[in-house]
Amino acid sequence: MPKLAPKTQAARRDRILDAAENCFIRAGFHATTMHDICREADISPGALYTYFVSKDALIIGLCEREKERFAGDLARLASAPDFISALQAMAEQFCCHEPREKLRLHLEIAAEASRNRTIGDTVRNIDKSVRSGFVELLEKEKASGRINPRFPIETVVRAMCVIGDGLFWHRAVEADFDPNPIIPVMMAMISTLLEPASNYETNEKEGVSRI
Amino acid sequence: MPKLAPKTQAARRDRILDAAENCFIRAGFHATTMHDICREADISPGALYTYFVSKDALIIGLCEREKERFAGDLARLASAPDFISALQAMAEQFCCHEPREKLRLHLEIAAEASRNRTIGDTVRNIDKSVRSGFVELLEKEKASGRINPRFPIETVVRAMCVIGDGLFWHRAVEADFDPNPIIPVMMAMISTLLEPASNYETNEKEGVSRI
Amino acid sequence: MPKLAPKTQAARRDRILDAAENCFIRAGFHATTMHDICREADISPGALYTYFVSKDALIIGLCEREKERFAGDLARLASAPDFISALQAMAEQFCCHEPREKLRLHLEIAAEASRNRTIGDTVRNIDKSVRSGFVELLEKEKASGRINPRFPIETVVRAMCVIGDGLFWHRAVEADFDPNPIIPVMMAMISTLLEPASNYETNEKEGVSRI
Amino acid sequence: MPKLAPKTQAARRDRILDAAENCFIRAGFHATTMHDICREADISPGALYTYFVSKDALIIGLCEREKERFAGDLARLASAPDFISALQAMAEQFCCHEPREKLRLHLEIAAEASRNRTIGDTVRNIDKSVRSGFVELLEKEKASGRINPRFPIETVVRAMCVIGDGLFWHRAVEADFDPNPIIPVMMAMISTLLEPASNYETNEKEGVSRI
DNA sequence: CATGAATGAGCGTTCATTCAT
DNA sequence: GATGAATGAACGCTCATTCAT
Repeated sequence: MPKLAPKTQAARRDRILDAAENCFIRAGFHATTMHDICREADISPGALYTYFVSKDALIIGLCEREKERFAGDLARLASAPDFISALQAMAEQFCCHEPREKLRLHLEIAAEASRNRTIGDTVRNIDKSVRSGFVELLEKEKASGRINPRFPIETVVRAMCVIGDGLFWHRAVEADFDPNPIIPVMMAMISTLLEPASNYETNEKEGVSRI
Repeated sequence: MPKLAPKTQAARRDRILDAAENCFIRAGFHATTMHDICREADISPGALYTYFVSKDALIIGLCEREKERFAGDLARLASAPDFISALQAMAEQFCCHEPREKLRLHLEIAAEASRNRTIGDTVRNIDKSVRSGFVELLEKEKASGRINPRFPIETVVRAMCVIGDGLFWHRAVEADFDPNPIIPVMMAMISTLLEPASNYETNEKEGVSRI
Repeated sequence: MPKLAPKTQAARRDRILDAAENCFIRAGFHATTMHDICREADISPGALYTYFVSKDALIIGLCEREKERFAGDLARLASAPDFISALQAMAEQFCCHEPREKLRLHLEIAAEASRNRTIGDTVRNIDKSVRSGFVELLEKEKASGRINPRFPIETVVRAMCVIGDGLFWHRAVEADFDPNPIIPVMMAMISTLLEPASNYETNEKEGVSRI
Repeated sequence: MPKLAPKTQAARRDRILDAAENCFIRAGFHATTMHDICREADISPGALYTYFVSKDALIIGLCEREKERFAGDLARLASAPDFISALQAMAEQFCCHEPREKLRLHLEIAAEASRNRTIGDTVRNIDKSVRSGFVELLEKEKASGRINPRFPIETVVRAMCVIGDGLFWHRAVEADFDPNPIIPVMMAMISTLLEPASNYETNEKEGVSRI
């Protein structure tokens, strides 16, 4: 049999990843079986195993796909006219509008990453690249004088990620946790770190403290 | 064998909990079997099941033991002469000195709590009581004029917990993540929210507490 | 400790038997645990085992108690003025009014008796004594000319028991099986075998065929 | 391993059913383990579970196979020239020549059916279809004037089944119970109910069919 | 390349019974 | 005599993975 067209292969791979994501989101990583995924992807176990060598490989695939998608978000953030507003919009998107089911999976993957070497490496790698993206961005903002961070940018970015993941955690664990009242607090804290120049005065008067 | 002295019984329960904690920390909740725990605690499966009705019950037991231990920490915090320093010390204790293995378990339990009804209820209940403790504390500080929070105390406390859990997350996932550089950032942010009176002026000059 | 008064002992034994019967009737022999019985009898496992050496011994005890109770029924039947009517009344009592739950246990014990040597011996022994009782009775009836069986009495009695157990079986398996329409058929058949003299003519004209 | 030919699959299923039957007959339903059956069928537990979802499903499969086999017997009975003789032959076959081991299983299944919803439904369904077969048969016999039942046919059929199951019971419980002396009694009773026309007169003289 | 039946170690849990106290 | 904590073999069943077809 001739090799499948790369396009077909990629499509199939993606279909499996979709199926896995649906199942993991629905029932959790440990509770979904490979057969669940096969059923959802309408594929046989044997076929699945030619695309992903193990259950862990599915998580890794999922993570990497997410990473690519996030790169787009970051690019959009980079080209936004008002950085702080765009950041806030993005934060709200990620921390408030992301469905809880996805966050549960996020938390589950983090737990898995903290134990499993391979998954851990992937996740850490992605986290690192996300932070690099932010650092690069903030560095540019700083160079252009739009922000004036009072801590090393790496540290600030790390703090932002910590807050984001903490929010994920709380949303995942508490079904009825409403992040909205906290977002302004978080933004206030981040603004403190960033000291955005252009918005500084407006925020001082009406912006941040009004939030 | 007549009824065991409550003390003996509690000791046995504690030994099982220790064994479970060791196993969970070592291998994770899903990867450790009940037999592993039996071996570690040097008891038979039947004996284990007279103390804990299920594997889930072990996590719940672990959580509740942790809760009791935390109550002590909170009491100590309440009676500290310098609240902010004590808070910082406590934050450092929890976020920096807590062994990573324990944090991994913490993360894993959160992941489990986000899916499993019973564990979830326990964890949420504990989280709530932790927050209540903090709220009570901050309320007293506010009444005595030692802090002047610019957001509702409930929200501030939630933000503190979010930051704490976010730190747990990062420490759990990254073996070589050093939280030390972040702690001052976090404290700065929290100070911003709390506006501690005694530190206000000094911080004001150094700009830490300004937005 | 002095030996328990025989009365107390017998009472305790009976209480255990009651508990076992309740449990077995409620949930079946295989589904009830020794602890269920202990709970129902409000006794410890250790104590239970001084009265009955095993779970099987409980069934045996139950059977023997039932046997004694049945002896009474048989005595009443023996002294009834109209034998056939009394027989019918007894049949109705056993086959129609006995609660289905008890019949299920009866069936279950028979199944157990067909495999388990000890239980089997007990059950067969009881069955035999029941049949002996009937045979004796019919023999007397025959001697006094009140019945005129056309088959050996042993065989007739056996047929009666077969029919009775068959009725138990159907009642046990089908919750809504109504034995009432069948009872007359059964009585008609048994009358055929017994040819009761005194009732013969009346039955011929209006009795049995009218049923 | 692509889809197994339906024939192969059916054969495998049958082999498992054979194995289960052997084990159940040998040791009883509750005493045989799934591993026993796997060993007897020479397959792995996993393979067994692709054919039968549970231990209960094995009994149900056994029952349904028996039902199909019985359908054949009934067809043969329907086409017999002399109905009553054929019925007697069939009764003898079932009540006398069926090996006791099978009857024990029959009794055990009935006991199980009286407690277990799913098995109960299956057994009741089968019983019903068996009775329907007989009713249909007797209705035809009656229409052709070969029998003249004095009770509703449904009731007569039920009585026949009761007697049959009662006989199963006694054979199962008593290893040395000889059903042969009873068969004529049973046939006499059934003849009484059916009043077969052709045999009527001869029997009338011998008194067999009279009440 | 795809299929899906098969594997089999091992899971969480049970429960009749024992025996130190 | 009574207690009830403890035993531990064994249960029904699962599921990530393989490989003959």
